[in-house]
Amino acid sequence: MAATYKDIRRLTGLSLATISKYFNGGNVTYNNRVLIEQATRDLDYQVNDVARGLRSRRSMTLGVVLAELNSTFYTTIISTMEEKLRDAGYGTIICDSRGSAEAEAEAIHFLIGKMVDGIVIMPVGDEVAGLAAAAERGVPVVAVDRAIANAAVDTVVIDNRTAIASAVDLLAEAGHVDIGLLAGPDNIFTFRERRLGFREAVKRHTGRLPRRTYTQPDPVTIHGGYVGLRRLLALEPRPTAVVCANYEFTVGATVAINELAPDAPIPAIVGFDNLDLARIIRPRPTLVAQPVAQIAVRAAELILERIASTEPLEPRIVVLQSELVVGDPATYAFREGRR
Amino acid sequence: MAATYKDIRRLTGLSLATISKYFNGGNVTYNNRVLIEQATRDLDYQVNDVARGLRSRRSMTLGVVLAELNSTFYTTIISTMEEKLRDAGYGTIICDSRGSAEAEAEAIHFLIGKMVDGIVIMPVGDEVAGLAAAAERGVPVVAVDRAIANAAVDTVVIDNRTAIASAVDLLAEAGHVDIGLLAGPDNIFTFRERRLGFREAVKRHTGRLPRRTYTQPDPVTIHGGYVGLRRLLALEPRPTAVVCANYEFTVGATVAINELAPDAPIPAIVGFDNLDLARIIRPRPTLVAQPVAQIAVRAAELILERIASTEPLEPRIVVLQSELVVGDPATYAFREGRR
DNA sequence: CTTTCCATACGAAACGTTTCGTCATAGGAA
DNA sequence: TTCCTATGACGAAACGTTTCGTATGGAAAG
Repeated sequence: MAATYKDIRRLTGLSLATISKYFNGGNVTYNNRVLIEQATRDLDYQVNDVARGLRSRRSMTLGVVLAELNSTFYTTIISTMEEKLRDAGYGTIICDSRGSAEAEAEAIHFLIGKMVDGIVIMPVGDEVAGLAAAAERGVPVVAVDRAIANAAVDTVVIDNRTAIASAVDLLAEAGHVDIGLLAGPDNIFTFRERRLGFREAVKRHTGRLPRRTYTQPDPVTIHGGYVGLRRLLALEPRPTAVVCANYEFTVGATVAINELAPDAPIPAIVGFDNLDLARIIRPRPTLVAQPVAQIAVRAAELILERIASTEPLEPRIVVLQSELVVGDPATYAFREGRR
Repeated sequence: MAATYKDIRRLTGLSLATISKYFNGGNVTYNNRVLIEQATRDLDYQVNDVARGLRSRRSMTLGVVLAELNSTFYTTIISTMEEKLRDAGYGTIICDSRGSAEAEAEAIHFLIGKMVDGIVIMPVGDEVAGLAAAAERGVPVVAVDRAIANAAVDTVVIDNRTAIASAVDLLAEAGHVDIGLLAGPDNIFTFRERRLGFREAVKRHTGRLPRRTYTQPDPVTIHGGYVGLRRLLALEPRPTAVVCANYEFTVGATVAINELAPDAPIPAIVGFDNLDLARIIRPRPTLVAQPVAQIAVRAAELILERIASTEPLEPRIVVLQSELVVGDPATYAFREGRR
């Protein structure tokens, strides 16, 4: 059986209040300090965070709800964030919503029941159900990667339009005019923003918006990227370059390109995320790299600040910049005709 | 302020005991059931798991300690496991030990303080500190991927020797005799087992053990694999094939091969883990695929069973088989001389 | 030597549940 | 009608902390 304050009281003769004070960093005379420390060792005592949480109304636990645990982008964020949070004394409960808005709402409910002190969410869609309950109970929420339309919460996102624009810029400067886009549906924040950024950038370079057929949404899977790229290449005029608006599309497009007939012209490609890829694929791909570590750190900071703050703060929005990591020129060059 | 049983009592006139019974699935008359359900809706009531955990001594929370959150192999396991555990009503607190045995011990301590009902650990090394405290408190532990030498806990591992042997078999049948190995140090369970399996398999095929220089340990990083492969290729006789004993080595070796001079002979290669890779690399690589979903499911089952069981069980060891996913023959073929 | 003051220790009451032993009521058997 | 039993409701205590208001002891000040 685990020891409790009562056991320490038995060994030291001190009151529970004094023992509590000791374990919370309060001032205790040298004698008593030594006594308690000795008893703690003898009993192998460890504070019960559950009891502490009940009384103090702080569980020292945060919840993280993410759309897809099985994604390098998200896990890198979580890894960094978990480190920061644990340094601050917080445990991290993760819930994978697996891309389902329903599972997401359930996860939030679950976390509120667990009395988490805050929730970091990477939302499935624009609207997140269940946040009202969090607000009522004073549980702060931070949205990461995607903004939330139906709740006023702190937000950490990247500048998606500029990110995509940097890709288009590179391609346009290489001479491309017919540029396609692989992106998901517009009800997902990141894809909407990236599509907008794409359209703006193309217009800026060519004087007109990209053809509608060049920007059709695809299912957000590797296979979606695979099919999407093949669809783009079948169009007339055939795009000479394609921007992939996330990691799955980048992988899918790469697979499709790998399967092209040897004499088929290879479209230029700019991808998204996951620099590990860049290390093993030849020729080295060109990628939009998101500042994953920064995203994680800022999200952790926001939630911790909000927990610490007694008075209500205005919702804050942090926008971070991504970086275009330019790979082998062969991957973005403009080629006339066959290679 | 969050509502409590007392608020429900105020609205319904029922006793706390009855309300508790309702929320724990006990029998309550129809009238009272309706009353409580109405009050629950009106108050937006939700059970406080912290208070419940204190009294019932079950926090309905499990801890997961892993050596590296930033690794597809582990995150896939966690993703599947988290789903199973949440289905069973458990929350999952994750702690990333980042490959440090010290951080690992701290994480276990931390989780015990949080009164988790069980711990799933993917250990850093052969010995794990801090498990005694878990045992004393009756917190069950399941080791995944790597066995633990200094504690009798349930274990889920793959048959590492057979896994590597299947890779060696393929290479030997293709005509390779001088086969190198990229693996980590022997104080890590998986590498020790894989090196043993490698030696056995080579001996079986060639009648003698592989040269010592072919099996030197490397630092377990992508760079370690990169350097390791270059070291192997500089040996005399130069190996014509290399087995990579984990994902990092596979990536590092692939990078090194990508950088070989165009006229240099390319060694045959068999890698480990991460089938996503196989989809985007050409020629398609040959990989040892671990049954990640199965590992996760079995681990979840073991920990849940042990929590449920009242009497002490014997430690159980589950050994799962991996699968050799054969890629393009060019990746494992034996070539005489230059390509 | 008394008074004042500060620092530390203390007792008791929470926090929101579960659980144990007891009690009331309704229905069935005699 | 009486007695017995089963079912569900109840009150109170407990889980292991924190926290509030008060008590106490010794040093400093008078």
